[in-house]
Amino acid sequence: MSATLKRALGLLDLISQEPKGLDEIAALAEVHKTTIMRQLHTLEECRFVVRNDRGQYQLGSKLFELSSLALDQRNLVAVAHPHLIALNRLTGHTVHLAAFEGPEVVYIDKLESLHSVRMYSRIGLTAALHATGVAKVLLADLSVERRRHIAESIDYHPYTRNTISTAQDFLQRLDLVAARGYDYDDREHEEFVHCVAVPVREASGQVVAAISCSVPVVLRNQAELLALLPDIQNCAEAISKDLGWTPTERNAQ
Amino acid sequence: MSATLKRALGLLDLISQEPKGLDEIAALAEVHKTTIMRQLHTLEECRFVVRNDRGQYQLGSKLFELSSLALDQRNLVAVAHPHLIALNRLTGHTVHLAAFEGPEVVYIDKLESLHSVRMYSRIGLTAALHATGVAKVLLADLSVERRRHIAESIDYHPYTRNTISTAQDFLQRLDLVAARGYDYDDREHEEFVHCVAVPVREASGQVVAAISCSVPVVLRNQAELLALLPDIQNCAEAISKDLGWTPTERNAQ
DNA sequence: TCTCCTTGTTGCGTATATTGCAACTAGCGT
DNA sequence: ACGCTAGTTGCAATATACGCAACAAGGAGA
Repeated sequence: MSATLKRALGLLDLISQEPKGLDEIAALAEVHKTTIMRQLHTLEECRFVVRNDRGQYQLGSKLFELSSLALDQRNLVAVAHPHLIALNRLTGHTVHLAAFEGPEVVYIDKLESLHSVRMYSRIGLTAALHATGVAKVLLADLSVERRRHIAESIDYHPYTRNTISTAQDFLQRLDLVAARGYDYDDREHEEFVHCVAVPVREASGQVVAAISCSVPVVLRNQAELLALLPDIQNCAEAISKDLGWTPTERNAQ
Repeated sequence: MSATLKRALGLLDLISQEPKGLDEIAALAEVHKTTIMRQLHTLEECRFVVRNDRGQYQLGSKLFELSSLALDQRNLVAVAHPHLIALNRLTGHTVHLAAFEGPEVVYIDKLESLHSVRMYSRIGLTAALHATGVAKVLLADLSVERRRHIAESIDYHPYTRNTISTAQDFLQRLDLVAARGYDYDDREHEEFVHCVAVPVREASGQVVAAISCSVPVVLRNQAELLALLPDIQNCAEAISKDLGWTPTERNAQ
């Protein structure tokens, strides 16, 4: 494979947190600065990076352009977005939309809480499979064999005290999610945030995405959060309907 | 420079309009599909592209991630966004934020019209220098020499019957914009849309961005659009203040 | 003003990594 | 079963990216 390309793309990650100068980037990448310079020049030419007023390299506007186009390519986002806005206004809380992206689960849309509390998550980031409601909802729709296979390959990083830590617990949870049609994530990813996630289906009935509503525990207790479940499910059903799903078709597996 | 990298990045443009298969991409890029395949695999590994359910390659979720981070890196967007929301709600019309990105002018934020009418523009796209209000506002702040130099290098593509078509007219317009502090763009870019653009200044008083409000002529005539000017200027001043500009400092040029 | 030090840029030989070919596999529809 | 499309691998040739070392351009400080 293309090692050069891979390293060049990695440069974008290096400057993604904060703008950096040539030498600093070269040091981090552990390659000669000449090489880095030439790649950065190419990236700059293609507008993937720009030099700011201090001469540092930072992410460029081409990324906005491509990101915007990428969103258009998954009509899922376009279809879901207005419904997510409605849910966000209705509940006032952080709303996520996530879907499979190859073997990973990725946030593809997010609406911030109307309260000042903000969560650390962003569109494009991958969601931890064992520690997020959306991932569990998506995985719960897979066959038993694939669930097991995935469960055994997960690194059960303990984000909080409540994070699921074994494949056995994980599979048990997926069964529960599949049975009741939603996941209640009780501070498994962030110490002070719990969340409810439900599936979104396409025409065939297959789960293609998940939406979740995340709330700091100080704002709502478990009962109060679960009281939002009907609203969240209505939202997911509205999206599913827009994707061609008809509610009468029951989930056949 | 890195020709390989450049070509690989070009692949993203090829699939940016719609997902494509390997052969199609190879044909467009005019290189052997083996090469394309290996580069696409690397891009896929880095999540810059994904294969959709039909096996076609399309833009990947890494772009969302980087785009989101890129926005964070320009605090201009973060600072301006809430004000733009307010202006968007106040007027109901499409609002753009644009800034220099090297030699080009790029849209870095956009709020859609609350009416069903939508404009063809997107975050990340470059704005035509001679045919958009934001570009003229930004250019009007440059020195006379640089304006002239730029004016002579422009390809005066005639988007509409009203598009400025000569360097002379263009420079004259920039003088007008500089003198009155805003640009009125009368269907110069799209046949049925006119717009008003005003500058945003940073602490030093230099123009660092421009905001514009675009309206279909059927919704508002010239007088009605210009009636929005105070609101738009208030918005721009609010952003400028947040950037550290103090209105008393007059624009020294 | 001079010097030092940081930061970015260029020329060039070498060696590696990318390229293109050709042959092969896999899946699909007729 | 057959051909057709779409993607994958091995390999040799050579184009290309790499690192070095030396050079330019500011800025800081004395």
